Amino acid sequence: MAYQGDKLRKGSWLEEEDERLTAFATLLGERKWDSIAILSGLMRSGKSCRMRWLNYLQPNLKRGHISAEEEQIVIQLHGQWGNKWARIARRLPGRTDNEIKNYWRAHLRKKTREEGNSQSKVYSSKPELLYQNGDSTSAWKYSIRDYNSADDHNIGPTDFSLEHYELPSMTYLNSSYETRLYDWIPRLSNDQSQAEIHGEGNGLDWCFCDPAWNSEDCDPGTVDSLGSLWDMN
DNA sequence: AATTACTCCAACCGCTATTAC
DNA sequence: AGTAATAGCGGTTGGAGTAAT
Repeated sequence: MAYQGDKLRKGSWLEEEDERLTAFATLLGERKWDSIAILSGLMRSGKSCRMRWLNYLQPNLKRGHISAEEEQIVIQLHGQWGNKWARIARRLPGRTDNEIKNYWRAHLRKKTREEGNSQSKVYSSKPELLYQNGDSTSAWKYSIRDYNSADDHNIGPTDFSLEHYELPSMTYLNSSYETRLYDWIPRLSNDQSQAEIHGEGNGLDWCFCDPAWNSEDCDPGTVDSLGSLWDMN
């Protein structure tokens, strides 16, 4: 392995190291981190380089505080999936799994415990999900009551209410949201047709998905109307 | 002003999954 | 098919900064 006999650096990264890693990652691509570590001359492990890039250096990362909207999403998805930080992070553009994990430990775990000392209490905050209609001009607000099951599909007909809403500015596929999404997923910028609208049944359920996502990541219920989530500023 | 307690977050570690050969 | 290398994930730790005493 690399650096036989040499000592690998650990701990905080210096600005110069960041610059060098950025240059090499940009040049060589975000793969083969051991090679990047060697070629860059950084006395770091490939793993350390990858971690630094993913959590701090890569473009399109949001910096700054988690917004209230993002917090709600984290609470909702954590209740649904548990400590699946990477999976949750995929629903929060610009946020890393590490960031969400830290935020949960620092803020939300305590908060949710205080609120009821159980996950069901989190669910009982009655999450409201928005489902866009087929005509893109309206949606159904899906308010869940007694949401104790981790499985959406177990919610019976009497467990939720549907309210119809007009959507003056919620047309995802023709809005600034689209611009932000394409910023975030460069691949989609090149070929928008690759983006998939996953619909089912009566057309109320939909999901704007990256084709690279697997089926479990495509969950119509967790795409909501919170446009500010896509605000990278 | 000094010390202690606490919070937050970057970074590391160990393990598993995936990919390449 | 088997093995090694690499990538990904989640848990944990250490240290810097801040608040409380």
